[in-house]
Amino acid sequence: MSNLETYPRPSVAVDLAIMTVVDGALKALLVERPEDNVPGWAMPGGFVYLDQSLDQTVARVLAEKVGQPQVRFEQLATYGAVDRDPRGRVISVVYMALCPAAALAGMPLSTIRVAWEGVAGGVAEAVQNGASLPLAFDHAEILGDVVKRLRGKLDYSRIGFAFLPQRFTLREVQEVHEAILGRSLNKPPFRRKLLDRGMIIPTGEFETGGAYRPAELYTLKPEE
Amino acid sequence: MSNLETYPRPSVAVDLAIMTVVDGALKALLVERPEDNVPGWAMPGGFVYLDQSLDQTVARVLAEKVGQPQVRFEQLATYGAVDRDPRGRVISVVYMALCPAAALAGMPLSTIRVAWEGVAGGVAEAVQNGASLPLAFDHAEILGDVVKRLRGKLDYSRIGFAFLPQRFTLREVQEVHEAILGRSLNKPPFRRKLLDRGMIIPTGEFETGGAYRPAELYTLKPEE
DNA sequence: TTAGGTAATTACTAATATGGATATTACAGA
DNA sequence: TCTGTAATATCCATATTAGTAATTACCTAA
Repeated sequence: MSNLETYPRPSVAVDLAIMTVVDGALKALLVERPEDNVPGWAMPGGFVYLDQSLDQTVARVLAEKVGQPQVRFEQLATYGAVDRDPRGRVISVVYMALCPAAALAGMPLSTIRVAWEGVAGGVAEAVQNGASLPLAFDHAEILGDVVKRLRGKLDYSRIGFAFLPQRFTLREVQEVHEAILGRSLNKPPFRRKLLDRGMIIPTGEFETGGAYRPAELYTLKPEE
Repeated sequence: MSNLETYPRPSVAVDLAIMTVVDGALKALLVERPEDNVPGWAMPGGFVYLDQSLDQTVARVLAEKVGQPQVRFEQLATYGAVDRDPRGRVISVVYMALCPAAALAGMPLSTIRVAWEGVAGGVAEAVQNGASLPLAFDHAEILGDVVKRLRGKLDYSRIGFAFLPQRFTLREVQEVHEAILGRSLNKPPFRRKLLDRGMIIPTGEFETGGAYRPAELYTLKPEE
């Protein structure tokens, strides 16, 4: 706890696992790295400045790189292997940012949004148009941890609703859960559990435009 | 992702929430801070060196300050408010180290082991001989988060067994759970759930020295 | 207008898990 | 040998859950 001034310090970065569910699949927003000696696709990130907290850094990165400062986020974990970045010692505090697919639609990104698939073995893999893309740094491992965390928190927290718009149908909730868990669920028990939990309230309105019987729209009950 | 060399960096520290259960109470090992402008009691910690990973730093701090490098630990979260340390910008990666009370018995610490109590309101409070002691930095908030995490993981992970010696009785397991949850549990259902889970195996041996009927000793089944 | 198709919603039943009380067993010490 | 205490086993009522089947509602197209 001494030498606070002269201590040789690692760099500290914030990396964002910006997750969404599109067409029943869990996906991560990745950016292609600039031309340096670390090729591949990576989560967007930025360094922590001396006068900004971690949360402020996350908001800054969201605004700078994604143009979406409003997304809700929560901390996942911190990764600090000595050689995880070949350019120098970087400790990354990783946050998950969860948002509905629509929120990323008009994204002013020059980089490409890349689907992520493949939970098998706990290792993530970036995929674009069916072709496998390499992930930079330890980001494959990190995305594997993201999925583990999402699965673990799915049925006791309101984390799943972060992927949905303000008003949603029960089917949409189930689609999100199935995408995260990677398996199909039975409809009646799922609906019952969801409604019994008391986290959502019916709006009395119904979806429109569908070809068949419209489902009722629900909203998330505000937190106490 | 530029200026890896010249970037003005925060300090990075590892702080340890060394938790144990003694006499049915959850306690944290705290050290009294040296005389500087941050008074109070704090979790032991140390800075992250350029050539050591986070895990290696934890092992180093455990060896240096506690003399117990063998304790199992896991990451809790990272705290990075700008003003959390008045001496300068410090980002703390906090780890939980869970150990049986016996492991801390012969501890070569010049500092004092302090009981921690008071989950009420989610704010921790250091207590010694019934007198309240102030916690330094944001360590009260962090210890509150530790308890939340322990409670959350208690019944789907093997985290509770980290507080017990290799061979233990079912009653000891229940005591640990009650200490962490802060409430008493019914014995028969607790035993059933524990045994049905298949995480522990009976040794066929029994405790000795007790005044009454001896309980069977169990061990934790090794992880697959 | 009306029949057909599909998905939303409800109703029902069997299986399982849970909580809690009660009884039985085993040991130490008087 | 008796007594006290805690470990262990037994039991039952209740709550929860999974799954199947039936019903309802809307859109489409003839």
